[in-house]
Formats: sequence, C-alpha cells, structure tokens
Amino acid sequence: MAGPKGSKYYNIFLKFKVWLENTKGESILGNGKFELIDGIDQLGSLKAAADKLGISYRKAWGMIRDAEEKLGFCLTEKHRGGQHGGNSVLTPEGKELIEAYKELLLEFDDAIYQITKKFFNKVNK
Amino acid sequence: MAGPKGSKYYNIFLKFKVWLENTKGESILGNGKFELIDGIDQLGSLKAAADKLGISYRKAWGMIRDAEEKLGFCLTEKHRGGQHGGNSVLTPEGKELIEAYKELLLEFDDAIYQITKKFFNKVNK
DNA sequence: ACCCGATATGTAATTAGAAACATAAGGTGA
DNA sequence: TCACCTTATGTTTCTAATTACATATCGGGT
Repeated sequence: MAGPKGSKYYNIFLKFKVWLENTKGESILGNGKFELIDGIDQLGSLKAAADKLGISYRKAWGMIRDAEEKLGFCLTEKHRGGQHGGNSVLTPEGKELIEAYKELLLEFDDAIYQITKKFFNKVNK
Repeated sequence: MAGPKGSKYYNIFLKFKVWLENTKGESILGNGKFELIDGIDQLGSLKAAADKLGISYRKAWGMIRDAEEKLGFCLTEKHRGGQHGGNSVLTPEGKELIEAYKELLLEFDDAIYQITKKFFNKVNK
C-alpha cells in the first residue's frame, strides 16, 4: 500500500519502467520484449514463447525483428522446417542480454523501494 | 555514451519513466502532467503553461482535470474572469507534489546512473 | 454595456497502434 | 511427395488515443 489508511495517497502507487533506446529516441526493447526473449530461451521456439505470453505469433515475430534491426545484431538464431517445423534459440549475445537485464531489474527494485518510501513519506503530510 | 566506441552497445541508452497509478491500473500522472503543473506554478496560468509546453489549452485542461479527478483532490486553484481573464495557482497539495516529484527524479537519476554503469559493463563483453 | 483574455467543456475529425487475416516457404520423416 | 509445424511477411481491419474545432462563461476595467 502506498500510504497509511486515510492518507491522501492511500492506494496510489508509484510505478516505473526501464528500456533501451537508441540515439534517435526509438525504443529498442523493454519489458515485453525481454519476456519474449526469455520465453524463447526457456521454450526453444518463438511460437511457444508467444503462446506463453498470450500474444499472436505475428506480433511476437515483429517484436523480435524490430529489436534485432535496431540493435544491429541478432538475439536469436532461427531455423525453419525439419522434424518439429522449426525452432529458435538465443545467440550468445541474446543470452547475455537477458541475464544482464534480469540482474538489472533486481537492482532496480531495490533502489525503487527506497525512493518510493521517501516519496510517499514526503507527500503524505 | 552507453559503452566504449566500437562496442556492441555503443550509443544505446538505458531510459526510465516514473508515474503514479491507482489500484485500477490507471495512470494518474507522469512526466507530462508534472511538467504542466510545474509550468502553472511558474507562470501562474494554465494557458501560459500549455503554451510553454507547446500543447493546446484544451489538452492541458483535460490533463489537469483527469489528474485531479483520479487523485480525489485538487492540485490547482482556478479563477476565471477579471482583469487578465483569469489565472491558476497550485494548491498546497499541488505544490507539495511537484516538490516531492522533483526530488524523486533526482534520486532516480542517481540510481539509474549506478545501475546503468553496471549493466553496460556486463553486456559489453 | 462591452471588450479582453483565461477558464470550461462538448463534439467531431484524424492518426497511430494493435490485432486479425491470409498465405508462403522450408525441411524432416512417413 | 505429402503432411506437419514453425518460421516469415504483406495486407487489412479495428480500436484507442490525439488533435482540432467550436462555443460558452466569467469578471475587472474602460
């Protein structure tokens, strides 16, 4: 809860978001894409990752293309055809990126907790 | 710059955003509205603040109404008519809020700086 | 009484973004 | 060679979010 019961900011929350951006100010990838990439890592296919997140394959595919295009290198290695129709796995760079991002989130959560507390303290009389 | 020249993440940046949200997951106010409120504080009128931000009066007015509605208390005190047509000033609560927000941003910047350094270190080979 | 400039607000028009639809292509095993 | 499943991608349809347009109100000063 954001503040003590009855305070002005009771049940109001401070939220935040982090993402990577290029010099043009375009978003390269944020939480949604990270989750998708993580899903590919876990499940071994874009289709399966998309299903897990409840988004269409078309959308998921576009997300990956967009991210890789803007980064300038590939996060995934795709294979189509074959016994199971195809599959996708992370490149070493992709793997590195999600690992770093996971740690980033942890550290962020920590920092945020402190800052949030201070904010509501100040604002709640 | 995000990393050393030639590194994979050269000219890629970590960005963030903070905002207030209610229990329904609706955004109450973020950076745009804070800037507007700050403008009102500095310039003494919604019109002037809107002009400063390059947005229409109609839009600015809607932003304030929306924020106040969702917060459940007023951030501004509006007067219409009179010698100069009218004016708006911040309520004590409004003033408090932008002050707290400004400090919040500073602390956020600080945290981001630390975390960013670590992130790009890990990800740039 | 009227003018001015700012607040107040409904409605219509435009745009952007997301989701849905459709279809091709690739490779392995039956 | 055909079936199967996944990657690959263009096009179109919806929907949500902005922006634009149009007006009304208010009160001090001239």
